[in-house]
Amino acid sequence: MRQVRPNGLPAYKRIQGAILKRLESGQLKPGDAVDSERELAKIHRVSLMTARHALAGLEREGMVVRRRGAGTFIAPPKIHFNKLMSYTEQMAGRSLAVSSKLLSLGVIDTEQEIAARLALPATSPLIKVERLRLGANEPFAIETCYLSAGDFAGLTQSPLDRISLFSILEHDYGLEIAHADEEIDATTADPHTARLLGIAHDAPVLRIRQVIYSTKGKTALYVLGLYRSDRHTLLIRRFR
Amino acid sequence: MRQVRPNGLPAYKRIQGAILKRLESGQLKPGDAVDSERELAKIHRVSLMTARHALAGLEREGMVVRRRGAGTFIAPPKIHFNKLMSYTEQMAGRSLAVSSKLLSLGVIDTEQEIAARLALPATSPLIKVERLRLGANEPFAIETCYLSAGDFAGLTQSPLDRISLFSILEHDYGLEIAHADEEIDATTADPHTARLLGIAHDAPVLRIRQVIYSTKGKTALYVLGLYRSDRHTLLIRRFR
DNA sequence: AAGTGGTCTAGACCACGGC
DNA sequence: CCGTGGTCTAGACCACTTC
Repeated sequence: MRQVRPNGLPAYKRIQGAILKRLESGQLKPGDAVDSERELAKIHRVSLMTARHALAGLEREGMVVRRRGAGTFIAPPKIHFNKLMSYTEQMAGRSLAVSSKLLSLGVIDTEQEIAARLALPATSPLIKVERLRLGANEPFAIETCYLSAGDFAGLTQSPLDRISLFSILEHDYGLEIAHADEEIDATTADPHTARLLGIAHDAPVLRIRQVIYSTKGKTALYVLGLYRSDRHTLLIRRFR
Repeated sequence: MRQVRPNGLPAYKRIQGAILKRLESGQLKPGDAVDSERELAKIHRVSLMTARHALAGLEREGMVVRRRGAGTFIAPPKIHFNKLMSYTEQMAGRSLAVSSKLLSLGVIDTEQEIAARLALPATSPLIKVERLRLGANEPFAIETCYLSAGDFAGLTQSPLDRISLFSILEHDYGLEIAHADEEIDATTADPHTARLLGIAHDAPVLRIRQVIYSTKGKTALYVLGLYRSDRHTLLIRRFR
């Protein structure tokens, strides 16, 4: 028999989409049973293997749980551990009154070490964005981002004081972020940092250096973050 | 046709095992091509779908990379990000001369906060193990573990100064570790800590609080770690 | 006993990669 | 062009859970 693809999508993805849609619409809640393989096969007029493939994919993504002899069920709501989120996204999830203040924005070409971390030639021009992060009107972090000035030309004209840097990169520059490698340690606040964060000179701060990679495997961003450790802890889940 | 399972193993697992064996024996190296689906199907006398299933499983585990039109290849050696490892395991992977010194070992029942983190009644007796970690004969961390004295009776008699705590828990108590939730921040060394680590009073240290869960979902261990930040950085990979 | 997921067959066509 | 992985069919038997 010929394969027919009305939407241009493989059948198993159509089936996954149909289930996800029912989940998003609230028609399906965690714990609810999903149609069985055989039911899905009938409904979508595919073979059992194809229906299986659809459910197996959803299980791999953690959307459903399959129990032999019992059925397939919507998985409990995901806890997003170790997810890379922009500051704006993180705060949106906590309903905290937050804001961000642009400290500086410019192009530099003297930061050899940072160019190296971005896998760029030593004297490449870099855009440097320095921002103060505030929660409940109290500063709690300084984040300094470095990007290739060549790859993100025009970024210095963007309204970074109003719009999330991540969303500008994603929407205006088509950047797709894949993952970040982070190096975490503790240090003491230098006078400049201490003044901006409103903490004592030599107070401990959490330092996070991120190298952010695009889905194409390219280094896209280097971010240095300094966090008041009295207001900020990092939560991580690690697996055996 | 009847399914025949000489080893009691599903065919796709037998195929995976055969490939992994060739990998471990050094016969296959990263970048090498693996037998194609069709070859595997012939060799193991299974259908194409079954051979596919075997390769798909290996790909999901990150052992191989599949490239349409090209073939299936052994994946580059894994970098273990965000893996939960005992101190002993970590150091073994770096070939560093390391050791560990038992500072104290005893049973306490007054740590309400820690009992709470382990999801135990407030006055439960807890085993407390305090150890100094050294690398190249220089101290770099203090780790304090707390366990339920009831669940791990007899542990205080174990040779913790010689044998890894993790391996004792796994082998003698049948503990299977699943994951850990960690809370990371920066703080300053108190006098006791500073003296043991050989750093200045008020020097910044990285503080990691771990709650370790068993595969049965039980909280098994609470670990407080204080790390010299001049000798130790934490590496994390986070995903979008 | 009925229904579920887990494994498997023996084919098929398609889209893509490298030669 | 040929070989590769990607998708798919229309069945089948097994092991397990639920009732």
